[in-house]
Amino acid sequence: MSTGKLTRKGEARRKEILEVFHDVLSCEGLEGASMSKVASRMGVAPSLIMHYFPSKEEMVVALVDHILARYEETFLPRLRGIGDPEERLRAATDLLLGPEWPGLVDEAVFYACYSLGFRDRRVRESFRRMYARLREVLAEEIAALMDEGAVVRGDPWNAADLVITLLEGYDFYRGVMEGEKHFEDFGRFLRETVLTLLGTGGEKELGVSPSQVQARQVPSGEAAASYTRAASAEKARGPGGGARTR
Amino acid sequence: MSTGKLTRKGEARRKEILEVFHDVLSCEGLEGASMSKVASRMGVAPSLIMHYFPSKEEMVVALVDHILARYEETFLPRLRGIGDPEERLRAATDLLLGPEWPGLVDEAVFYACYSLGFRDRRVRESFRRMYARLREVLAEEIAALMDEGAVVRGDPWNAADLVITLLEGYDFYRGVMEGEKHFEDFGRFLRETVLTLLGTGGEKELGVSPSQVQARQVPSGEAAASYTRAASAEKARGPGGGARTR
DNA sequence: AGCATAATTGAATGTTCATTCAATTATGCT
DNA sequence: AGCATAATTGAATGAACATTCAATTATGCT
Repeated sequence: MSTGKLTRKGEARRKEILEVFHDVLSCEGLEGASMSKVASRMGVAPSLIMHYFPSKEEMVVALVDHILARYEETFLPRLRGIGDPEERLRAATDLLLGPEWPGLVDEAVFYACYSLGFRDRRVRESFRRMYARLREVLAEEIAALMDEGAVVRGDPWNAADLVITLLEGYDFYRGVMEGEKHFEDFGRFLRETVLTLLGTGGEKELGVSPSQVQARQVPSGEAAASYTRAASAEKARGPGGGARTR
Repeated sequence: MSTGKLTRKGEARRKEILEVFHDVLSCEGLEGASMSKVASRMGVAPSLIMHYFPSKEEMVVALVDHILARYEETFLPRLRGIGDPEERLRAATDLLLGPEWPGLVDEAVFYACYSLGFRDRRVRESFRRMYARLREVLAEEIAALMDEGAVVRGDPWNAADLVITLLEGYDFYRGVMEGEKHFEDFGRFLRETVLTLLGTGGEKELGVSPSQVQARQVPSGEAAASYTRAASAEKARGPGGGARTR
């Protein structure tokens, strides 16, 4: 985009530089990561790095787009094949809250980039755009569920925001609690909770980690408490009517 | 703790240094914050900084404890005066998700410190300890509610983890979406949602942002869908029976 | 008042950094 | 084959950095 002529070799170099920079950033953080270290780790002259990225800021901005794209390139295609809206939403939340997601991008790198967003306008806007797109997709999915089964009610935008909040809170919390035994339990609990909240959770009850369920009676009628399952309809308008966000 | 003899003046200097460092960190990030800048901003010799903090790492570790303590010093006393467990839990979530919380510590500083936790053992453990304590308090509150009204059911530990997840996800999401009109709506929605989830939400329904509620019928019986309000009891054991966490 | 100790200075060290520039080598196009 | 252009080198620059040390000033205690 911003770079001049690049041959195939040049494109590969550019990508290689970003990947090495990713590694250095993972090990040393924003404070310790430098173009010199990238160069020396690659065994090339520092000036070569600057041939591809005119400044350190350009490099980190490019890295942000690179890692955020990785999320989207994983998320969107995963839903394409699925026809049933309920299954699609379940696949989405399973992916976002599952074991694969945190492995997509190094956590240290992700949060270093996120924290940079408070100082760098372009970084901030890259993040904002990505979450706006994710929000759009999620709201669309939830709205599709509403149109079909009338299982979900309420504002799909709020529901989408809630899913994003749970996703990011869970990732954040993992950074703190990973390795603690209780955190795994909570992961299972959360994956079920979000499904039940969205009305695709089947018969399960909320509030109890599956690992703790033992021979319990499910009250017949409205077992799964869920904001997705109630009377008032008011058919909240779904998304898709253009860019309401930006 | 780790510092030698400090006079009152010395203590004040130490605190002043941490506060200036906080400001520099907020403006320049971990990459740009240096002991030299702290010194020059204070108009003192760089060696004076090193008299109080023998290395940059000591300084940032001290800052982390400083800002994390700010959260706890705000949170804990706020609950002390309140006798009713239901009111206490509401006060807790109102504080954690309300407008005051994000103003306690600069977001840029907070996330810079958090991201440092991926590389620095002591930083990581400070965070872990703080969240473990918050988790303990929240679970205790929720368990107290269970013992009293039997409104809440399920595992209080999972519920506490869920509140923390929502709290941190919300803060993270604010960093991305602050300023967007929809984010304010979502904030109101989330504050009501968490209360309803925990069973202290009164008559409100879930799923619709309050700003969108307009003359709607609340079905009499079990209006508020909530995992806190259902049949099976199974009196999950509350916390307080020692350090189950660490 | 005087002494121990803490607070503070100021200068110096060597390192690493981003960035520059001109020169050289490799590559692709016609 | 040859020429334009891209890829790469290597050396050099100056700034900012964390850290050191010895010397000086302020403070508090008895």
